[in-house]
Amino acid sequence: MRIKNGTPTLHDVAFAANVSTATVSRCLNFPDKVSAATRQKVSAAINELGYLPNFGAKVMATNRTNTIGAIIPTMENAIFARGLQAFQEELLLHGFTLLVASTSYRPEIEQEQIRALVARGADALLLIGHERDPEIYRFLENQGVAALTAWAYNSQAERPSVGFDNRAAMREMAIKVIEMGHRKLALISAQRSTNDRAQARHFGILDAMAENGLDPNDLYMLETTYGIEEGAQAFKQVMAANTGATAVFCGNDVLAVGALRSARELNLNVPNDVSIIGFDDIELAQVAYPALTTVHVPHREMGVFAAQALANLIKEGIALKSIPLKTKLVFRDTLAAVAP
Amino acid sequence: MRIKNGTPTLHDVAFAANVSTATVSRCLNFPDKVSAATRQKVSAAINELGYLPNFGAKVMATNRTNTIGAIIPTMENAIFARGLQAFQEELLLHGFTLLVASTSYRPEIEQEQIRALVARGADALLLIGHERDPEIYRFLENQGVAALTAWAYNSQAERPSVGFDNRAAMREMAIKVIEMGHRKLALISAQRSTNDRAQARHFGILDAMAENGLDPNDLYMLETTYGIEEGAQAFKQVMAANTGATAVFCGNDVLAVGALRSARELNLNVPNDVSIIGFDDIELAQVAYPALTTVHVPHREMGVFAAQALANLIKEGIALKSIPLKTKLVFRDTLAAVAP
DNA sequence: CCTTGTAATGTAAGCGTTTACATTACTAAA
DNA sequence: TTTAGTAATGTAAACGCTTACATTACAAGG
Repeated sequence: MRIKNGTPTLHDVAFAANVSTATVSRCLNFPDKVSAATRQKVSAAINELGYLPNFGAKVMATNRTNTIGAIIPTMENAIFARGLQAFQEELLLHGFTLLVASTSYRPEIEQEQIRALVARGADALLLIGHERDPEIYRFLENQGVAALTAWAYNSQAERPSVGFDNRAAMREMAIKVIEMGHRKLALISAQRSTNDRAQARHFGILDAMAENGLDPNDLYMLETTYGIEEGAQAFKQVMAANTGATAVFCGNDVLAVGALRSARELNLNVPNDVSIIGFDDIELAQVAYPALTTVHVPHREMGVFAAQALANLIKEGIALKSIPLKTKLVFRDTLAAVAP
Repeated sequence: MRIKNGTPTLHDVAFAANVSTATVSRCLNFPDKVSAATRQKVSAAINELGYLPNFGAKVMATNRTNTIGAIIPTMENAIFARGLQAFQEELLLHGFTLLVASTSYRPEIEQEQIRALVARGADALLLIGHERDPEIYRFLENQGVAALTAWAYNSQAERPSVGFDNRAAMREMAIKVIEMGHRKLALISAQRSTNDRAQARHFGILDAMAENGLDPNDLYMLETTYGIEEGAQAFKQVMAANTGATAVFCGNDVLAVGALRSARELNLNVPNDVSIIGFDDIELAQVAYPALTTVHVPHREMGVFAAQALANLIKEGIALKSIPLKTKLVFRDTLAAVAP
């Protein structure tokens, strides 16, 4: 047995076990195509040498990395962290590893990252939201890399997605709010230009207003970036605008929690003076005081389904198809009927 | 120009640009080693063909994936999500991509994941906490994969880490608490057996007690798993034990927020009836009501430094060295002096 | 015009797997 | 004992890059 300096290769194992490289490879990949005796010899050799298949060579030969990429706005947002965690766990069950990139909600960066992950050999991609340059979809198609969209679902979308209908969910909540007597509504929205979920939620409120005899133009809307502080600022602006709003919708729970803080600072009683409504139902929502009324989104489920769909596509060739998920209104303590 | 069916290769580009493959490769990797004219021809060919370097081939030839793996307990814990986000952003700046795996705080799973990420070609690894089977360190050494530890730092540790001294930080907080007149202390700790950070925090309190004339054996300690609900349950147990504790330390903010909720349910006034102290200073801490007194940990900084250290190691060969970070006590509204 | 040194480019040998195809070893039926 | 068929194994050709080394082109100095 000769002395080698580098890490052992398939060759070394084959030599040590006195079989061919093909047999070793089969031992590793199709154990039942090999006799018990050789399997035994080979695994002994593998253990003795501490052999680990070379990743690059394997990728080159199979043209597969068993790696799936996810590109999300940011992990600091609990809704993505939670979904991604579930996604990763499920991926693991199917033998895939997760490659992560983030965009800070910037479309140009997303493009870059899509290219980067494809260049890194991602077998498929998980993307957030539908809206993006068609060119990038063409690119993905050319490269033969499948992409699944999550955190959004709409029946018209031509591309497969696993998610929920942001518009319908917000509409449902808004209807409840209007039913409770609120006539003057406000919305603190996330940036809509780069975020189709934010757009959809906005439209959801507009839908509800129109359907219930309110003029959609009366919605006082204000856009801001993601953050508690930002929500707090925005809420102060809303109040300063003196629109008489009795219910303030927030594009997400984080903004809502900021609004809640501002309300306290302004000595406004929530929900008696003003109702505040969130979206997402992250941990923050139940911890906030008063506990936040919001729309529950099944983030973990979304991650799990997305992982399954992608794994099935890659391993079994089962085509992706859209999976609509249900949201649920959760009424806690920040929404009350308007005083008669 | 012949017709090809598959994706274009370096060869095709070379052929189209009428140069050798070596030149194309140089164009891509060392543009300044090539004349402007050829660079120009080559990039024209690349664009026309829509060429993208083959990942596997590149890995095989260079023995590098430009990928760094991180193995954390879970992204659902905001402290890891935030640090990981920063880690990823900084990695991107240095041209690396992030591979993520999680362990749910289970050491066996961590071992598996370490092997999995190495098998996936991670150039280096980010790990949480020091404590693990020495065998796995030997494995990493054999494979030539560097590992950096984060979220923990202690001067005795023989392996490089970027993080803070959990023990010293908790000790500092406990000293303050004792100075405020608290004599009966309790701790709701995370599972210590698999978590050296939890152990260290526990010891920190013990240190402070011993130094201030309290008997460390008097600390009423209780272990639980991660979660708001778990913290809530534990707090009830602490109160039911009737130890007369006036200050309840919690291993992390999430547990503390649960404790806070229980206190409210038990009609206990925080901080007048009982003080509650968290650790980490995640978003939850400021949103909780009353706002949580806690130990601020520079999670993002940790991620950034870790990424820099690893990038420097891989690209420049600069050896890893430990980077101790500072924590800061943040006094909000859940800690008060004990009534005389 | 020749020489020499440097810059630009080309040639071809790996890198370590997988896998189609070829070969050999067995088993069971004739 | 032969034969056909199947199971187990072997041979060697990709896979698409990088890079050491060889070659050529060109500029400047003599």
